[in-house]
Amino acid sequence: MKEMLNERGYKATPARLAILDIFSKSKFPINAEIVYKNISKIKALRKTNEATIYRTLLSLESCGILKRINLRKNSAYFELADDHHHHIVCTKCNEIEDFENSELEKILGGIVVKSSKFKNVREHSLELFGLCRMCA
Amino acid sequence: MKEMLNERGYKATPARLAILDIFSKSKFPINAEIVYKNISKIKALRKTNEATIYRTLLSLESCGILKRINLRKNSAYFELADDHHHHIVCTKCNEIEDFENSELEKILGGIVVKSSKFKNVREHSLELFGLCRMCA
DNA sequence: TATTAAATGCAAGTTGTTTGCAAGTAGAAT
DNA sequence: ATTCTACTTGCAAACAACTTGCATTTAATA
Repeated sequence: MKEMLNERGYKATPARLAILDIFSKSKFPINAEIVYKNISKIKALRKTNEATIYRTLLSLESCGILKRINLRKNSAYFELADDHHHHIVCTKCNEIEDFENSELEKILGGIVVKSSKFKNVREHSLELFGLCRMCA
Repeated sequence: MKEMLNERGYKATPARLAILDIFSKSKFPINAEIVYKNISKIKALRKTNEATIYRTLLSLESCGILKRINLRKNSAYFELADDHHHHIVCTKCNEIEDFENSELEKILGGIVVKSSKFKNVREHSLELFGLCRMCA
C-alpha cells in the first residue's frame, strides 16, 4: 500500500494507510463518517481529525484509488476503484449488492457513438434501487 | 397544472405553479438555486423564500412529478418525471444531453432476476460522464 | 363567505464538507 | 543517522445546501 501511495506522489502516512486498510476490508461502499468511526478505534490513530479523513478521501479519489458512488444519500460514499461494477441498493434497509454485466457495458460503450454532441465518455454511474428479499 | 397538483392533494399555489412552469420550460435538469433565481424574476413572486423552493421540490418529488438526478454536483438537480431517460454530462462545461436505449432498459429489467438478495428493483439511476465535442 | 388544513416567510439550526494556518512528519538528500 | 523541505495534519472557524419551528396567510371546500 505504501508503494501505491508513493508511486502517485503521496506520502504513506499512518492515517492514509489505515484508511486504505479500512476500505480494503469493507465489503460495501462507506462514507467519511464510517471511516472516521473505524479509524478512531485504532489506539494510535484515535485522535485523527475529521478534516484529515475528508482530505484523504479527496486525494485518494483524485489519484484513482477510490471511486465515489451515488447511493442517494446526503453524504458521499466511496469504494476501492479496483474493479468495475455497479450496485443494487435496498431503499429500506440499505443492503447493497454488487453486480456486473458485460452486455450492459458493451451497450454503454456504444452510446456515445450515437450522440451528436458528445465525443467520448470516460465514466458512468449506474445504481439500481429496490427492495431486498427481507424487506419486500 | 392546477389539476395535476390538486389530484395529488396539493394546493395549486402561485409559487408551485411557477416552479412547475420553470421546469416545463427547462431543457435540462436544474437545482434549487436556479429555480430560485428564475422565480425571483417574476414580479409577483419575487419575494418567494428559498425554504419554499426546497419544500416544493421535496413535495413534487415525493408525489412523482419531479425526479431527482445525480449529476455529481454538490446540490440536488431535478427534472420533470414525465419520461424515462438518462443523461450524458460533460465534466468540463456541464453540457447535458439526454439519451434512452430500450435494449439497455431490458437488460436492467432482468438484472434483479439473477440476484440472490434482491426481490425487485423499482428505479435505477444511470448517468454517463465524459467530454462533449467542444471540450474534447 | 366562512372555515380550516395546508402553504409560506422568516430566522435560526443542522449536516456534510472545506479552508487557513501553525505545527508535525515522511522521504529525499546529505 | 541527521537535516531539510514539501507534504500532512489538527484545530477552529467558515461554508453551502438544506431543514425546521412557529406565527401568519391562503387555496379549496362547504
